[in-house]
Amino acid sequence: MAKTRAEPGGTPPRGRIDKREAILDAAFRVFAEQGYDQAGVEAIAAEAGVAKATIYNHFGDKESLLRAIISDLAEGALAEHLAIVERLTDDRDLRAALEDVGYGLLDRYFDEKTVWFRRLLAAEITQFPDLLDIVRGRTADRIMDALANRLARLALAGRLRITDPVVAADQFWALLAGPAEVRSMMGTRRITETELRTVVSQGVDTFLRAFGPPGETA
Amino acid sequence: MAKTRAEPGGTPPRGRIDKREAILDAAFRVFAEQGYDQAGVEAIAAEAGVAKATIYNHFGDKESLLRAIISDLAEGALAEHLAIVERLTDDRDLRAALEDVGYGLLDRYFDEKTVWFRRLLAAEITQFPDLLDIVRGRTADRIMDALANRLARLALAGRLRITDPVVAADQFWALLAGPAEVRSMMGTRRITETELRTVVSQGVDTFLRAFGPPGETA
DNA sequence: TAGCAACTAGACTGACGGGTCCAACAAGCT
DNA sequence: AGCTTGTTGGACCCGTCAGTCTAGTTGCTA
Repeated sequence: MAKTRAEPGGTPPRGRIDKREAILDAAFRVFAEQGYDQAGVEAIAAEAGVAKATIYNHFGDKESLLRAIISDLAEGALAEHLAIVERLTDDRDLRAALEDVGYGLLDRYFDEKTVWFRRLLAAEITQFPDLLDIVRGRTADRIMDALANRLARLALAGRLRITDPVVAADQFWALLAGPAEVRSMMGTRRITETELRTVVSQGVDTFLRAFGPPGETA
Repeated sequence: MAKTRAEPGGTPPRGRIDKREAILDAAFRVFAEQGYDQAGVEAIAAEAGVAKATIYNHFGDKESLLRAIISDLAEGALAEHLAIVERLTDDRDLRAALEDVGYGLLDRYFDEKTVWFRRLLAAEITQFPDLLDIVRGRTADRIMDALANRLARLALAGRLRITDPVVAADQFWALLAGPAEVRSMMGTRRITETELRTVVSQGVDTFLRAFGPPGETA
């Protein structure tokens, strides 16, 4: 928690700390590629270049380590996704803005680390139901909420014909993530940038056909 | 493999067979609720009312048992989903037909067994990548393909304004499954029938706004 | 009646892995 | 110098579990 103090001069007093970060990093990598149950704590220690006891010093047990990772990653992912949604302003070309935000979101969502994160979470949610609480309010909910806000603004400005912005946000996201998900073969296949652009373009097309201004129904 | 022969008369010679079915059933239940790694073979045997050795007689090892289950369920799910898609004919009211098929698909897709199946698959796909091969061509692909065929027929009949039926099928499904998925909290929450109906109704609305006949753009 | 094939209960082995403990070490603080 | 805190390597304990084996049982077939 306490970063062992601020920085005094050039190098922070991290003569030996940062073990915690190293462990979190390594543990995520090992969990992701082997699964929580299969991954041995010794393997994680090796990957992190750390003694096994150090892991237990920091996290108590394997389960808490998992929780720490999930919590950590959820935080980071949320921030990134929110920043992208912010780009949906009404001073831009509508289609371009939607495609920009759509592509940004999808790109993060199908980035390798995020995919591993989702898989890990899905896999262990049965065994550790409280992981949902850790994540809840920090991911999809919040992002969809922010997106709904933006869409509502656009509707008010007369640029979209939306009745319920929450539904529109859900559907906008579904039109992008759904087809992309199919192409990713349950996250086992890496999606190319070209595919992503196609999906986004087609999704925004459909979204605008349904909710776009009267003139733009192509 | 050999069903101990065909049926001679009324009851097949299943005086004591059906162990295999019982094992598959029980194993799925145990795997689903505990996860593959956590689930012990002894627990499965108990649940199935069978001796541990019998399991090894039938399936050789735990891994093969998992594969058999996945294969088995994929087969069943495919048949059910396909039957539902068949109901999308052009001699019915368009919106009603779309809602009927949409609801049917969603209902199966979020039925408890199917949810467990997806979770189990997602969880173990890393450890056993060949599970994908077992399932591939038996699920989403085939169903989306059948759906695309139906949509193409409707387009030809002048009832939908679709250019690419494959894209339309993907997006139709995405408009339903996406919002439903959000509401299911990663499959941990059971979706009510009312919610499902709402999602379907809203999804079909949007789909028709984008692809419906000119007059019907509500 | 005998024979066969699947089934059963339970003991057993061998490996693996979470978690603990300990003696030694490295660094910062006073 | 000493104290403290975090770290290290490795031995160690112990529970769990996949998979094997055996001796005996059931029920069907001939």
